[in-house]
Amino acid sequence: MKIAQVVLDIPTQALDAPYTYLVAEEKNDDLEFDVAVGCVVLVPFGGRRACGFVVAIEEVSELDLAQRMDPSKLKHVIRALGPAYFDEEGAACAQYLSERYIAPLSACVRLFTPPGGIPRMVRSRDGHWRLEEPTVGEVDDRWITAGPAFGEFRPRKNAAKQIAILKALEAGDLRAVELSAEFGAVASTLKALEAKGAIAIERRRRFRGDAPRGNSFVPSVKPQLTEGQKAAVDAIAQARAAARGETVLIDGVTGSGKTEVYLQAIESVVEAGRTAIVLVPEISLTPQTVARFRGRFGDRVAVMHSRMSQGERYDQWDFIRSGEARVVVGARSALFTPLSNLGLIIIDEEHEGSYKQDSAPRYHARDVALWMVRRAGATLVLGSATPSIESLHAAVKDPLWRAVLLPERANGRPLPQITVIDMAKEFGQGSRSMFSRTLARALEEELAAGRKAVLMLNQRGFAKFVLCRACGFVPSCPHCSTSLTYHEQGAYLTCHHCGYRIPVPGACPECASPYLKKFGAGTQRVEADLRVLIDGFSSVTSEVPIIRMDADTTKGKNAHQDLLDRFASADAAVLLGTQMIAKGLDFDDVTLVGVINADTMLNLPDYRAAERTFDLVEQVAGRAGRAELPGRVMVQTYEADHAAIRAAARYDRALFLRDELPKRKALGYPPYVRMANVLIWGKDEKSVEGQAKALQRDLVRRVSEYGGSAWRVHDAVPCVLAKLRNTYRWHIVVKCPVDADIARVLLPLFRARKADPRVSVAVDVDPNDLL
DNA sequence: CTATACCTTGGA
DNA sequence: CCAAGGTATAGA
Repeated sequence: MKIAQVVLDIPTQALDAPYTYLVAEEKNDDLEFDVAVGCVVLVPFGGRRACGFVVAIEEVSELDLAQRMDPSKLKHVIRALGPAYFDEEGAACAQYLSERYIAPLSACVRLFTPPGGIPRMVRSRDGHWRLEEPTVGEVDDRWITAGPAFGEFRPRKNAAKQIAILKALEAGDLRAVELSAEFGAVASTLKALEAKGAIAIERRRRFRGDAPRGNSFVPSVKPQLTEGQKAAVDAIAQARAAARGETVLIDGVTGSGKTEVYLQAIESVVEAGRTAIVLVPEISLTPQTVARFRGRFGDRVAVMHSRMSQGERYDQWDFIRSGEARVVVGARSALFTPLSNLGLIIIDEEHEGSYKQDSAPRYHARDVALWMVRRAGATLVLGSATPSIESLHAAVKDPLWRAVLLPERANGRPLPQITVIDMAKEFGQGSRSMFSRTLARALEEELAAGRKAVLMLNQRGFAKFVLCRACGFVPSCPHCSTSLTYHEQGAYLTCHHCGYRIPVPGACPECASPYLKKFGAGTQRVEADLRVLIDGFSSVTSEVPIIRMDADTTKGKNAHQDLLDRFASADAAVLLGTQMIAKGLDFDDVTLVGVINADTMLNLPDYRAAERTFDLVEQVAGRAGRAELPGRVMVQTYEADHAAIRAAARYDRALFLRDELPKRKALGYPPYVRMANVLIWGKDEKSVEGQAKALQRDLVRRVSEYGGSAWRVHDAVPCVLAKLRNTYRWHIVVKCPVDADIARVLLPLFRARKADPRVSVAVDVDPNDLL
C-alpha cells in the first residue's frame, strides 16, 4: 500500500511531526494534481480537514505498517491541492533544519513553499472551516497582435480610434494596457477590430518586476584575470572536479575582484549543465549587483529578495521551478528556491550577520549551504575581505575546506592609508566638535578639489539620548529595558524596539531640573553639523550636497538607488550614512572615507564586538580610492589603542587574531566551543523566571547524562535586553566542544517539553549574539 | 489547534 | 449527586 508522510500546516508544537495517510493507488483523472512529495494536500484530521505538506511517499506492506502504528486509524489523503513545491532533497533539508536548529518541522518545510501562494484552511466567523486559495499567482497581459485580415482591413474615415490603434500596431505587438493608457477606453474598439479579423487578442504570461525577458540585457566584457583571481577560479574548478562538497574560502581584500571570480566560476558550472545560487547580503542586493550577473548570464538569472513584491517573488520562484533559470541571485532565503541540478553555491560577504535568520528556524545560510553542497557533491564558495573567525578556523582545520588569498586589488592600486584619530586626545586639546581637525582638514581638501567623501556614523549601540545633568536620569521605555532615542525633527523621544513615543520633557521627570542634555548623535544631527562645517570651508565655493542614507531616508522602494544616483551624478559631495554604506557601494571618485565613531560597537556586551569593529573598519576603508585617485581613510575613536582598531588600521588581521583568539579561548567562545542560547520569554515576569530556572535544571541533567564533562550550562539570567515590548526575557547559554552535536543532545528535551501558554521557549543554535 | 475523556471542585 | 470548569491527551 502507498502511504504519505504529511506535516500539517498547523503551527503547534504538539502536532509538529509527520502524520501517516493512505494514498489512493488508482489514478483519478478528475483530480488536477497527483499526491507527491512536496505537495500541499487536504487531509482529514480529528473532526475537521487540514492542509499539510507531503514530505515522503512510501510503498509498504500491511505488515510493516502494523509494526509502526495501528492500521485501523489510517485515513486517506483527500486530494492534492497544488503541484510539488519541493522534492525529496527539500524534504530532507527541512528535516535537517528542524533537528540542527531545534525548530518546528512545519516552519522548516514552509521555507520551501512559493511566496504568498499556498492554499490553507481558515475559520470563518460562523465557525466553519473553508479552504482559502492562494492570493498570489501568475498574471496575464492581453496582447494585441495583427490578425489575419490586418493588411486588408480598411477602417472607416471617422473611426479615429481604430485608425490610431492599427497605426500603433504596425510597430509591433502591444499590450491592451498600453493602448488604453494612450488612447483612453479601447475595449469596444478592440472588440470590433477583433471581430473583423484585423487584430487578434491573446493572453500572455506577464513576469512582474523589471526583470528583462528576451535579449534586452547588455552583455558585459570579460576582463583579464589577475594571478590571484586565476588561482581562485582554479581552486573552485578543482573543488568542483572532486565533487565531494568542498568549500573554497576566497579571502580577498576589497576591490580584489571577487565578483569576477564568481562570474567565471558560475559560467563553467552553467556550461556543464548545472546551476548556481549566489547569496548576497540583503543590503547590497542592489540593481547594480543584479546587473553584473544579468550582464553575463542574461535572462537565465532569477532574483529573490525581500524588497520585491509578493507577485514579483512568485514570478521569480515560478521561473526557477520552470528550469529556465540557471543562476539564482538572492538573500539567504534563495537557498530554498526550487532550483534543480545544483552545482555551486556562492556566499558573498560571508562574515555578514544577516545570513543568520533571527526567527525560527534560526538557520545560518553558510551552514545550510554547506549541508546542501555535501549532499549534492557540489561546491561552496565563500567570499569576504574579512572572513568570519569561524570560517578562517575551518579553512585551517577541515580537510574539505581550502582558502585562496587575493591580497591585491584587481586594478593594482594600493589599499588606502588608514589614519586613526584619537578623539580623547582631540577633546583634551579643547576640540568639542564631532569632527576632528584632521578629518575636517582632509574633507575641505577633497571637496575643494571637487572630489567625493563618504562619512560613516556607527549607530549600533549608539543613538542619541537625553540625560539629566542634575540627577543623571535617562528617560527609558516603559515596555522595553532600553533608553529612549532622541529625535531632532519633531522633538520627541522614541523606543527603537517598540515604537513608544513621547515629546521631549521640558524638565527632568525625576528631579524637575531643567538641565536635560542631549547625548550622542544621530545622522540628522551629524548632517546639520556637517552642513555648518562645510559652509565654513573658505576654499569650497560651490554648494556641496550632503546625501544622508539611513533607515529613514531609504524607506521607499527605490529610495536607496535614488540616493546613490544623486551621489554619483554630483561633483563634490558627501555621502553620510550608517553601516549600510560600509559594503558594496562602488564609486571610483571617492577619495576620502571617514568613520565618525569607530568604537561604539566595541562597548556592546557581545563576544563578537571586537570582530565586528575590525570588519567594519576594513570594509568601509575599501570604499576609498578604488580608481586612479588615491584614497585616504580616517577613523575617529576614543579607543585608539584597542587591538581591533590598531590592527584594522594596518590591514593586519594576524595582529587582530593574535589578540582576539586567546580571549575567545580563555572565555570559551567560538571557534573554540559551540553554543546554544536558550531564550525564555513571556508577559508574566514571575513565570518566565520560574520556567527559566526549571529549564536550566533540566538542561543540567540532560547535559550531564548525554553531553560530557566539557559541556557547560550557564545559569538562567535575564537577557541584556531584559524587557522588550512588555515581554520579559531570560536566557540560558549552553556550551559544548566544537565537534559535539549540541542539537542532538538538547533536541529531545525541547521536543518532550509541553507548551506553556504564558511562557515561550526557543533555542538559538550557534547564535550570532547573546543579547 | 480542537475535540474529547477524565478529574476536581463546589453548590444543592 | 451532579454540573461546571480545569487539565490531560490524541489526532494518522
